[in-house]
Amino acid sequence: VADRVILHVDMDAFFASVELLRHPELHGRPVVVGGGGDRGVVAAASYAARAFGVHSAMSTSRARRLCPHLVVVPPDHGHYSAVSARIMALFRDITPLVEPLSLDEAFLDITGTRRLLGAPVEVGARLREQVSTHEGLDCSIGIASSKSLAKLASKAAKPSVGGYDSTGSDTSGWHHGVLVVDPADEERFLHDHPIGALWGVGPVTEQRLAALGIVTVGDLARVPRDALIAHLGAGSGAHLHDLANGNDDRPVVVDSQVKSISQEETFAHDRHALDDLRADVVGMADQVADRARRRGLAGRTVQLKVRYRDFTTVARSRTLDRATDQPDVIRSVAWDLLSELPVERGVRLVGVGIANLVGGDDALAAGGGEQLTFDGLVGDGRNDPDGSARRAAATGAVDEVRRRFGDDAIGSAGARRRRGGDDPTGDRTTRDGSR
DNA sequence: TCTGGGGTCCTAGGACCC
DNA sequence: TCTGGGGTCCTAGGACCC
Repeated sequence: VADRVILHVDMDAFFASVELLRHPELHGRPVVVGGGGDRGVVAAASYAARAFGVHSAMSTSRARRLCPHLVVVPPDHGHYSAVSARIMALFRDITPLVEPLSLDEAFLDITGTRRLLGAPVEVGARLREQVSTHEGLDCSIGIASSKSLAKLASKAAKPSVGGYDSTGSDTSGWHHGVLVVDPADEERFLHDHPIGALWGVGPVTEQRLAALGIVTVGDLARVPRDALIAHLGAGSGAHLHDLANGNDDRPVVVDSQVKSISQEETFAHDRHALDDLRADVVGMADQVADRARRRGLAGRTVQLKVRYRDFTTVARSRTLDRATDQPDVIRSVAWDLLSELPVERGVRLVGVGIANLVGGDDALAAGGGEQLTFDGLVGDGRNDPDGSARRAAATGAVDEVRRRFGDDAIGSAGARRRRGGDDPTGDRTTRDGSR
């Protein structure tokens, strides 16, 4: 773990930049991607829009007030996914150790690449060049000895509204859009940041710590571990103490499994009756089922989320005997859960999801370790830019397991997996915990 | 600051089992 | 009959991220 070299890439204004590529006529104009209605928010803002003070997570209506000529483009997730897949493939040309964090961010472990690719700053510069040449997009890169430091560094390498920041002046390896934090400078680089800059410190924790007089990461590093645990709980207290002291061993994880699939919608106008929600719940359940099946996944827990007019949010869930990817099952469980909630209070948002997923790699395991093979390479960003071949492969594998072992194979495999192989029948009642 | 949509992770309490 | 501690699973809520 010693002396790792971790690179964090973060695309600049990703959604907005992708839209500008598709709509060259918008170049130079203030553009945001996001919901256009009364209740929409900004998902990404172009740099021209940021000059007006517009930023992501801001309501579109406020953004319009700040910038009257704002162009609001509705999001096209499918397109961004396809572009993202191609970019991730470029990253994998550098190293197979790539961990995507979202469509526009990834960690790369480039520890072993020095001999082949040169100094880290060269790797970063080349990566920027590749992304620019192949996709016409800019990104910012931070390189350091851990994930959290690399992430701080990529943020410091970001262009500001007026041009590139010069935050690199007190660190070595500053290169246009690439910031390498020299191990000798890491402590000062880290301790100078406000605590809110740490990955995992949001407004609540920031306030809580500010009340104790803790403002910078340096302040945080000086707080005794036990005191921090007493204030923030065992998990986050210890974690933040480690981060503030530059201890971050978290590895770059290449194949992380999806944990849940959900779909939610904020209504343009609040709903007050169950009947007015039926069509939406059915539609969301069907979409969740569809997305699960495309990926060869099924879920044992059905989740329902409701946000009321006053913004209070409740979640209800029910775990079934067996994993399902059936739209009618998800539908009826979600409806059941919703029926027990007081919708007459005024419902602003409803969400439906599944969790406790089985399938995908588990489906292959359920088939006694047998795997299906495919001609050619499936899942490479070049020959499979939108991931459809990979999905087809996953779905095909699950279908094949079903065909060979019956419809129950997927669900009971999940039950076996969770309980360590002691109950191949998988029959159990879970509604109220009785057996 | 009148607050989207998709996620992940953590905590805490209760049921249940051994 | 009373007491108990550890482990796992489930549910609900909340912080946080992009």
